[in-house]
Amino acid sequence: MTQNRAIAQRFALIADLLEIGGESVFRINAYRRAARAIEGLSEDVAAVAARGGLTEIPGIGKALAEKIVEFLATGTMRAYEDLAASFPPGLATLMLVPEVGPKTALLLHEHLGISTLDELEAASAAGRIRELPRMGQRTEEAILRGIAMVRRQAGRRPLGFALPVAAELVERLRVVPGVKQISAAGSIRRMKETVGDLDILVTSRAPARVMDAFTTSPEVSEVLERGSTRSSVVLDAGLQADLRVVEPAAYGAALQYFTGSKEHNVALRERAVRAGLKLNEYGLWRPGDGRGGDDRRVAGRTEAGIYRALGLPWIPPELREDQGEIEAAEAGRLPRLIEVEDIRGEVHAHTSWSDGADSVEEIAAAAVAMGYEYVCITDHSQSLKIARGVPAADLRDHIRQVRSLSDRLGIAVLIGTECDISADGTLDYPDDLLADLDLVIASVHTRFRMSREAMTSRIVRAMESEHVDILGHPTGRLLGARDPYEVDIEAVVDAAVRTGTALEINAAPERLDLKDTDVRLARERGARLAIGTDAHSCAQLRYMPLGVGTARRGWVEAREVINTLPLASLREVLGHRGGNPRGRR
DNA sequence: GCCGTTTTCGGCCCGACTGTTTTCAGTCG
Repeated sequence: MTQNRAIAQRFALIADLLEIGGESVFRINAYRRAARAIEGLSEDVAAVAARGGLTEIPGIGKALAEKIVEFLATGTMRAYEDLAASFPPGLATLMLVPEVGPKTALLLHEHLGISTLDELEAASAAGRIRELPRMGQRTEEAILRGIAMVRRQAGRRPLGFALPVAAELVERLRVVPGVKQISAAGSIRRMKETVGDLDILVTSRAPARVMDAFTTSPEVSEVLERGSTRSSVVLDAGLQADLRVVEPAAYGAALQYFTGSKEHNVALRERAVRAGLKLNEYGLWRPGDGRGGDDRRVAGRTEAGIYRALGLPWIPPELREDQGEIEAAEAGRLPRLIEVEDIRGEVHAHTSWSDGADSVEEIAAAAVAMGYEYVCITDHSQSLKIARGVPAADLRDHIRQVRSLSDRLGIAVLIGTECDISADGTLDYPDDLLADLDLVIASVHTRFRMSREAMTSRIVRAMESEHVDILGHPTGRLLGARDPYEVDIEAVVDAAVRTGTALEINAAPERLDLKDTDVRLARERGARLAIGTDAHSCAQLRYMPLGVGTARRGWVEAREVINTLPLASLREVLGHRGGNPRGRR
């Protein structure tokens, strides 16, 4: 799958360079569309090419298919190399800076020879940008701020960080006089794993008052824009927030529009055009007769009304990526997505027996408060000293303790482990001990820098153990901090299907591992899933919605997740491993 | 560069805001 990314990146870069070169926007968009299509492919592009199926991928025609074949055969792409040679390397990265688009990038390069962020920063600081045509001091200052933001991890923050900030802002604005409806929109509503800025939408008959309240909120550190229907601020938390005010008759249209994704919206507007309609943030319109007759709004008050008027059922925000959801909606084949309420228990929680903060009793009580039917204690295994891994003898004692306590905790408490997978794929406890546990999560916590082949066989070997129920955080990534280890995720998914091992969707905000696209691959292949918070305290049990959101982005239904099962069924699944999970339900 | 219940050629999504401007280009979402 690594070639998929390499090809997608080249197509995206070609698009950037063509744009700087002033090419046709339609040609540029063709490359961007193709880049996304390849990026979102759940299959190895080489395999698709081998069976001659490249042009069946939407957005890939004859010319792009040839470029893909060329790259697969030679490792290079002539069109890309030529283009890259005609511009200095790095010029396209200037476009990462807000305010700098293709025209400005070219302007900077032609007049000042700028092609890197460092050069741009130096020129801005020296006051040389303002001397250029159509540039001024304000733009120069904005560029300097933009460079700082790009350097600050590209400006995107983990969903788990942004969600509470957004919730607080929404609650503050909800009580402002004149606010009728309010909702967060944008990528946060789609539960995307990182969030660039917060989009908040309100309806009001007193927009100016709402704008005043927003731009003077105590958590606002800077006002970037202030218009009558749209304002932008920077929050103390370092996030940008945009507020839009619309009339109630347009609320659904605006919610749809500002929720995105951009790609989903483009596809939807194209669909509207084909139906002789026009879709914008104010509604879905039937154009007038062109002789003074006004456009007539056929939908706009609700999102569902917009979709309905386009001949579609309402599409959940998490699916809106133009990755087949519109086609599925049209065919009546949208998944019945899992909901937070479907989760019947926690399967991954740590206690003070290893590196958790709270006791078994406290975790059990917190699980009761969550409304759960069961909770499984999964502390670290003996060799993970840094996390105070539990020695085998102690774990035997914990098994006895939990089983004697269980009746008095008000909830079924299962005893398991998050067992380290050793470098050779063996497990960190003896088989007889693992056999005694209710549930075994196997995870990689050490030796991340193995070869792809070695890591894959290490993990697959662990999954082949009859004792292993769940593969924990399958790729080991930490958002913005650590890349996933090298592993053949397709081989892992296939092993999960073959062995009946569930793949974890780890809901910890810094992990979200599996990620959404891998989740979708897993469920398409028929792998069983589990959503666990990896809680290290009672409060962290509340991360569950992040995991459910990631599952929803992967098109997952409740029946595909083992901890939506009632306890008796879960025990049955845990007791009988191997074979096709779907065949047994 | 892609694509086809308007089309194998001629289309290809829509609007707000800002800055530097005397009427709009560029950027963004």
